[in-house]
Amino acid sequence: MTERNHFLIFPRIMTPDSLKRLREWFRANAAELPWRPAGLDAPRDPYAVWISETMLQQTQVSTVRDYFTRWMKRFPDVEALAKAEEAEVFKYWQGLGYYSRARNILKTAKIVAALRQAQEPCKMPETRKELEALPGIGAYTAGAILSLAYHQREAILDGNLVRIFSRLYELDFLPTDKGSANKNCTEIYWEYAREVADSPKAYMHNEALMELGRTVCKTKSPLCETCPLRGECRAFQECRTTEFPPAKKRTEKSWHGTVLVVESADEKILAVNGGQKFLDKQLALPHFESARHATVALPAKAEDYINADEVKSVEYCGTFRHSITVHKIECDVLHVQLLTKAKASHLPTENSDKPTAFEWIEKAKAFETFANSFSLKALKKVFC
DNA sequence: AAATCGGGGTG
DNA sequence: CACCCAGATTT
Repeated sequence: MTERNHFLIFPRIMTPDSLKRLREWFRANAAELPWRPAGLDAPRDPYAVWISETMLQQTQVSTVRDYFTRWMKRFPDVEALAKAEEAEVFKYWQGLGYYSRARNILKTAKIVAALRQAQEPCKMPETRKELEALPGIGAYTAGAILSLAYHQREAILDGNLVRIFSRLYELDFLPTDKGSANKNCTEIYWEYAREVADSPKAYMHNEALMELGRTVCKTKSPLCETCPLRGECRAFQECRTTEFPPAKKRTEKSWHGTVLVVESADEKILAVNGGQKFLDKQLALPHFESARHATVALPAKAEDYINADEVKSVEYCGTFRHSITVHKIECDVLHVQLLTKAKASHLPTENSDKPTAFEWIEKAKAFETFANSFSLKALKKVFC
């Protein structure tokens, strides 16, 4: 048995013929999207490709649409973005989630801007190696920039292509599964992706497959009767589309905690950046794990954030639910009012094992300062 | 290889 | 409420 046997058993499906039908389907059905303004054959702006593809990670097209348009208006190119403050970048990202993506985008913009030659505009790198070395750019995004913007014969592999390949070839495993025989599961999928990209029309094949996966080869109730590839799709022919790709198992975790809305005598709110269970590395309200219904007294853990002898009052303001990936969070909200004005002495000294920054925010500006809905929900419990 | 990271939309 | 969605990074 060789590592090639997979391809010997399964004959080639993405033939020049089927790829041609894919392209014709795409020309006839391509949606109008803000990141494909100049026709399907025009090379894209690499910066726009980078931003849109990053926004589209784990976020649906319909949601990204408006975010992308707003973003490009404020940060039209790498240079404009590189000069921005992280807080403002977060505001333009607010609601998309996965804030590390926004942080990495800014990091990469600064790196690319620093590479700029004198008098020349900033330009995204043009090789896979250079792109993948940048923060937030992995194999998928690098392939998207290289093919869609530079029209190189580079492959991409995202959830849409995985679903299509799994059904076309009845692949009963996911790229993330453990390797079998001599072949890594990821590599099998990438080989199919490279086959499709081995063409001067790679840019269109890649985008057409993503569009096909989004609008036709959907996870639930795929529209096989309109699919240009139904003639060679094994899962369709055997009426087994619902079996592919195999479902991935995920473990859910429930977590109960307390979030503090600490208000100083001069009406400022304590915010923390770093060292927390959730929303690490971004400005959020202080929170910690606690038992249910344990909010009658101020938990000892809260002394990490405030000095107990400066507390004027502690009020329980309710409980809210919030989901962060697999975590189902239930969080009690405490409104802690202090006798003293905001000052550095309120900050902890020896409790933090991770780098932690603290900030006092004007109460009136609190709602526009936090970029995550976890903190916003807690504020709402107290002030709304 | 597995865990982690958010929020909005949909049925 | 459960599930889905154009992945990357860390452990």
